[in-house]
Amino acid sequence: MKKLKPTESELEILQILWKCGASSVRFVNDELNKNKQVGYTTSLKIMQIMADKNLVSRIKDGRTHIYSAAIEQKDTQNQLLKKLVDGVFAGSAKNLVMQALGNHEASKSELEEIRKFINDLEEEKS
Amino acid sequence: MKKLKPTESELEILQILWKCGASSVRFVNDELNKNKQVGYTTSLKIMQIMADKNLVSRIKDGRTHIYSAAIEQKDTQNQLLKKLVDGVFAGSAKNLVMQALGNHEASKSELEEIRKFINDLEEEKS
DNA sequence: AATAAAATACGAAAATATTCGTAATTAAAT
DNA sequence: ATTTAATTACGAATATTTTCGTATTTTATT
Repeated sequence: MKKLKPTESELEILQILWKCGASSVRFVNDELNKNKQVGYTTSLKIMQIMADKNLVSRIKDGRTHIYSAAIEQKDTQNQLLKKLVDGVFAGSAKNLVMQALGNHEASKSELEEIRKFINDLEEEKS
Repeated sequence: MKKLKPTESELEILQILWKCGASSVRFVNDELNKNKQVGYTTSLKIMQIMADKNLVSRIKDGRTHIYSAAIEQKDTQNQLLKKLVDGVFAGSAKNLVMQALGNHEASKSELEEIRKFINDLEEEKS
């Protein structure tokens, strides 16, 4: 009954459930197919496996199962973030942050937000 | 001759090569065994596969092969960072950065560094 | 030169992840 | 009620990754 770490495909499905909320296999499969081609039964199977692993829960609505994410997006983000920081950035969150920002992936207003956030953090620490 | 994305185990080995420089299988295997138990031929095999994939290069020194990382740490960091941002943070580097700072609690001096870095970036963009 | 030690090569088993065909079930439409 | 359509269940094929045993090769030791 332990919650295992999601695989790549499972993560794609979790993304959809986090973004769109509880969904049917049909809906999830349609969403997936916006990006890549994947068969209905393939999505179904993965979601069934996820239910076994307790990554999702499901309820019946008529003949259809409605799936919900059973792990928190923030928790998963943290888990993967930590893995990346430790495994690839030598344990330094600063390295990761500066690399991420250096890649011009943030707009001016986003940078502003982050700057404020950091100012607040520094405030806390003084 | 294309350079493929490293697997989990391959990444562990790259980490060692990036940190310690060109190394023998023996050395890499010893390093790996500081964290987990793994057989010599297992490490050898993975490094041979990595050579096939051109993730590493190697030269002969006597009977021993000396392996070097053939992909840049920064490039790999960026690749994985991008994957994480897109796959788990809905494409928002800002989300990732704020989450990373919120949890991994950078030190005050690190925060200061990052704040300055951001100020510079904002400067650039104005 | 014979033996021992250390390294690589090879292949295959085991574990994990992905994909999908087909059958069975359920609900809706006629 | 029968047929049709949609869904789930099941099992297997495929692919990928990890692991390691055994054989071969190479170097060092005696």
